[in-house]
Amino acid sequence: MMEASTLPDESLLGGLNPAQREAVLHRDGPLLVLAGAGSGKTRVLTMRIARLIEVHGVDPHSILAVTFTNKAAGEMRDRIERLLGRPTAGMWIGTFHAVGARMLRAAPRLVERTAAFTIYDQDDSLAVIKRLMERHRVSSKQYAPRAIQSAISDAKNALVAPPEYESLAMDPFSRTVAPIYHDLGDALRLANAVDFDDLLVLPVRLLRENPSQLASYRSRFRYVLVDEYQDTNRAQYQLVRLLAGDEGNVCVVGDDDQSIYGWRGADIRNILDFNKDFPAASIVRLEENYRSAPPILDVANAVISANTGRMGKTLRPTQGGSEPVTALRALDERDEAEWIVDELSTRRATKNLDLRDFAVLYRTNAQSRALEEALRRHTIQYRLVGSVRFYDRREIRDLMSYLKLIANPADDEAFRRAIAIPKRGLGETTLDMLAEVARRERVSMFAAASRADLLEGVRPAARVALAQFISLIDRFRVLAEETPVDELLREVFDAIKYGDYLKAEGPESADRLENVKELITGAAELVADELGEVGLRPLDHFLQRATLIADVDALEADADAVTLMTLHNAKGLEFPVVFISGLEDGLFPLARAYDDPPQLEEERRLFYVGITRAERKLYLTHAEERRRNGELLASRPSSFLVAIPDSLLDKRNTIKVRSSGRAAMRGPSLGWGGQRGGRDAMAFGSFDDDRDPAFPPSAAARRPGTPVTRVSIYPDDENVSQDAPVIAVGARVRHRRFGAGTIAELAGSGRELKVKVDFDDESVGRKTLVVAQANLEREIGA
DNA sequence: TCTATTTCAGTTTTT
DNA sequence: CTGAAATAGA
Repeated sequence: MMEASTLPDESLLGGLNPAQREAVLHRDGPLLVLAGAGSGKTRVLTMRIARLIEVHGVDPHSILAVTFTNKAAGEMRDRIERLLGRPTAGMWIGTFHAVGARMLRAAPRLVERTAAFTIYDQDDSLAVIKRLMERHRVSSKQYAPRAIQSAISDAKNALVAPPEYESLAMDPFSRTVAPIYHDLGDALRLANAVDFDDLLVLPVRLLRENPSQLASYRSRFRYVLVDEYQDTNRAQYQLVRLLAGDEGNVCVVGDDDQSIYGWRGADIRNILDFNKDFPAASIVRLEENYRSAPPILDVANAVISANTGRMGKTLRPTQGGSEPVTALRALDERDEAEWIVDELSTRRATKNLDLRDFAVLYRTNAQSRALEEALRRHTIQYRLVGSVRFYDRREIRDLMSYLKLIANPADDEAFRRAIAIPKRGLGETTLDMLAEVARRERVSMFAAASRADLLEGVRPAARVALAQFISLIDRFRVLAEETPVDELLREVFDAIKYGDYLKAEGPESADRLENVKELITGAAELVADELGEVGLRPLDHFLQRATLIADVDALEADADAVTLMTLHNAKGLEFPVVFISGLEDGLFPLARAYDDPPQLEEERRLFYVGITRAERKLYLTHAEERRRNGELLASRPSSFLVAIPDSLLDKRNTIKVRSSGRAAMRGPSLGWGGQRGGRDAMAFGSFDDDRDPAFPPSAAARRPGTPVTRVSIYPDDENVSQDAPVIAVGARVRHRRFGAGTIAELAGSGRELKVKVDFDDESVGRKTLVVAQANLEREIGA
């Protein structure tokens, strides 16, 4: 701050508090900014960069800024440019993945790729892993492909290379993973592809193995800034260290209380140990909160204080407002959704708010269903973040596979998808053969298919189809040299008659066609507003963007609609009114976090992140019963909710809860605990012991996550089909394999209901069957 | 080779 | 309940 008076320009410090000023004014050397939620860290980052350029004359070219999402990157660049009044050409700003991709594109040969390499998303790499499992005779029943994929991903993010992994692998699972991990590297290299993790791992390798590269990046990036530092993993951390050096001007901003990506390899120690890694580091704490009303911050502070191992921070309000945080109990997820939508509508009308001022957050994507239905019933516009990514839709992937193959003919995943759609009379047999030949010759499938000498074993008809496909792609490759991406897409669409293909599928093809149109428009717009990265063909640029785009990146700011998303996606965003739904034990926190304290603390941080998204009003809702995977589960309120002091909450019940007879016994209609005083902390947990005894024993009294026993395996009797069998001793049933028989015994109940059946066919005899699975039918004429 | 049907397993969060 | 995979049949 001493510096301030000596600086020529005070204008870029306007409105900052002392701590923010200190962070902005800090000039050289490592700096850690511990920024509590809503403490204006984006402001600090943008002002700091603007000042570096404007006041200190730093060339934008020597600045690297890493953000958590592409959207954040774009917004930051905009803000800086607005502060400066001119463009920031030359500054690198983007996510770790985008920055990594850029480094690789600049020197692809150092990692055995060409500049046109494809980025495999999770589905692509999962497909490769499945195939490798087959080759290594690992059954997907023995180990889930996803488990293997995530083991490999963990290893990569921890910078453990295959040889090291192999030498560390002691248990059967790791020993199975090791050779697959090893071969995955080969497969990706051969396909001229990298996966998500490679975008971090390969740049690290590149810098470590090539001192000249390292030197040139270090001298270029004199200032490195990293946002959301608490969510960096080993590879990202290493990348920062390599680029910054020991003494570098590295400024990291983060909040240990908001670390929510531990499952993705993020290591909270990166932020906790920053001053060990950089002993010269200055630390600035931002604790003044500019976002939320005091009652919201009280709840936030109360929640997070239960965590241990924090750097410790208490948010101090600067905003006014006294509306309490509302906690709501609903009957089930429909009741919960209905209440949320009602409350939202009322609030919008009375407080004169827009739909865009509301967000409903939840732990798992599956929870959006009930909310969407309720919103649709009330014809309220909403935008859903996540769930089905635009680029994951089948029709989009179909067309994208063509583009990928055109850009990078070595891309075997794209080859497989493109060649299968539309149908060309080329099936599994031909493709397996082709893959085998390609592997033997160490070339891509596309290359193998182009070589007549390798296709001896292929049927003549298939050979013709292959040749046609190859020449089609070759034609596009020529076309792609000159043609903008959107036009290329239209050409592909026409050439493969994709419209006809979709129409043949039936009535729902209209939506898909709509998406295709959107894809083409999007391609045109992208070309128009970004001239592409330097040295990158527009096509490669488009493909890279499509792969690295995050769900939240697609959130249009101007749409007037309620936002639905997971708590993870909400990070970094804010809304005047926030609902956090599904606060039930087993769901939030998830059941698997129960007996794992670090995981439970991460769940709690996630809750904290959610709470601190709210500016004016916060709702925390839970339901007594919830349908999960088609099963009705009894739930008790989240331990997180129970732990919040009663004095901080305004507790309510939905009408259905009140009228279901449960609240009647519990005294004052607003109280959940009923009996006043004293046991308030127990209120959530105790609601079943004062229930009318006429009601069946509370389902919630059971352990969370236990299914509610159903009388019948059929949800409602009216819908039972004619073919539904009577399940009772002596009843006649029919099984599609074993034929007709008579039920001899019953055992178990609900989904576990088993029957012993004496089949008429004596060679079959008596069998024990699980009713829910056996698909028994009523015997005809019985 | 392709389609239709059935079986079966899974289900946290995402760049 | 949903989506993928296995299987049977055309």
